[in-house]
Amino acid sequence: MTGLRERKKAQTRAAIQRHALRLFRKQGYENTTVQQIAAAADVSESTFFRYFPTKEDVVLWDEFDTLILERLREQPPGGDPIQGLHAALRATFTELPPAEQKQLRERIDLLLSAPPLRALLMDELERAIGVLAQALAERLDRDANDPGVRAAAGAVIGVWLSVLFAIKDNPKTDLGSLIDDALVGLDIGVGQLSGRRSKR
Amino acid sequence: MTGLRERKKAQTRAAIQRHALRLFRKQGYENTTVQQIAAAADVSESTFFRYFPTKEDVVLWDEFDTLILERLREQPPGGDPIQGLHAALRATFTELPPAEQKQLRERIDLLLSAPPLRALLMDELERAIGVLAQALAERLDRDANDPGVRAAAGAVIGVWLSVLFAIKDNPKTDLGSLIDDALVGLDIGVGQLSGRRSKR
DNA sequence: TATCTAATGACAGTTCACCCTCACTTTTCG
DNA sequence: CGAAAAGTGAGGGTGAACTGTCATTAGATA
Repeated sequence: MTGLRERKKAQTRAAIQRHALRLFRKQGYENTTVQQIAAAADVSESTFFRYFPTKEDVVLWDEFDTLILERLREQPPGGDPIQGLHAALRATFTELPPAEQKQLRERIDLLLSAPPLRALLMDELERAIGVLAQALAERLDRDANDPGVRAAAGAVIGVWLSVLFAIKDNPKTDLGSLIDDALVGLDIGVGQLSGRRSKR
Repeated sequence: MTGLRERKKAQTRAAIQRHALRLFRKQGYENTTVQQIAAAADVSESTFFRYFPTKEDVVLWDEFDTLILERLREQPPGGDPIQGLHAALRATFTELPPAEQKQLRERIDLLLSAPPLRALLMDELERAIGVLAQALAERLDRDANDPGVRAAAGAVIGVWLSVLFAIKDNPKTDLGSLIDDALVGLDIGVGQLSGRRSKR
């Protein structure tokens, strides 16, 4: 069973993170010092750095990649890739309870707001391309390091990135319709570009 | 005509940038202080900040987006979008003199190497999506802010991003073949995914 | 040449993230 | 219970990016 010690650590960690995010949201990432966070969480500055090696690490989180990937795997192979992606994204986010959707939005806004965090996002993108390439490789029975597979993964992540920017720029609109707009429009656009006739 | 003053300013600016990049390459971005750069360029630290408001700004550069975009515009409309992108990228980079190709590689490595620069790259990606969306919108006669158009632009930029990572991870291979591998493989992959038969 | 203006350097100062050490408290476990 | 181990706070310290001031120098101008 989990000892008292571990429980307390988890509590402290959560408290620091909670207060940090609250302060970031309230006054911005750059305008929030580690001191303030520590004070708000009622720990010393040293303790903050014991839990989070750097200030930006406090933003790190359970990732959605894995969720999205699961949904992607559930898509029937051989279908239209854009529609598959669309269905996967949609399933992932619409099934999210509203509270978590809101949290996700705030996290996205945050990640795009300050340079150190944008750098973090870049890391996540790189990782996501890797993970997605892995999944694609399985489905296509190709190598995960195949540049073409990685390029395909990159394309998907690029679409995702454009959705992120859209989320930032349209604070009102809900996640579902943003995804819909982007993916449906993408399908039409690609169709027009390649000379295919759009399917709807 | 340009006075002596302006010429000197341009000179100083170039000198700072040249030495900065040299030092970054030699000892890494994070291990290079503004002091060192200033000393190498034989100016005072204050002068450095007069020319470049922040340390990362010294990395900013003439962008390649515009070049790539020009090539993209030259592609025949209605063709396969992947092949069009491929041709455009290829044209842009293979026509680059070797010296500039090397410079470009180094710049890419640099941009991916340190957090503040990755943040900068993220900004460039956002801008690039915007510019590309604009170009796509013209070609498709749609709105540049259409989420679908932006998603398509995002996909292209995502492919480009995957090429950037590939460049970082394969320091040996030349730019042309990296681009070829990625784009040809992408075409095949998309074909397989969507159930189309690949074209080659 | 004489004056006006823009660019520079010297330098002191600030702010923060991050580091280190050491004494103290709290939990664990024999 | 008593010793060992883990977690914490206090506080001093560092490095480096940036800021602001002011005197000096170099270039433009009449």
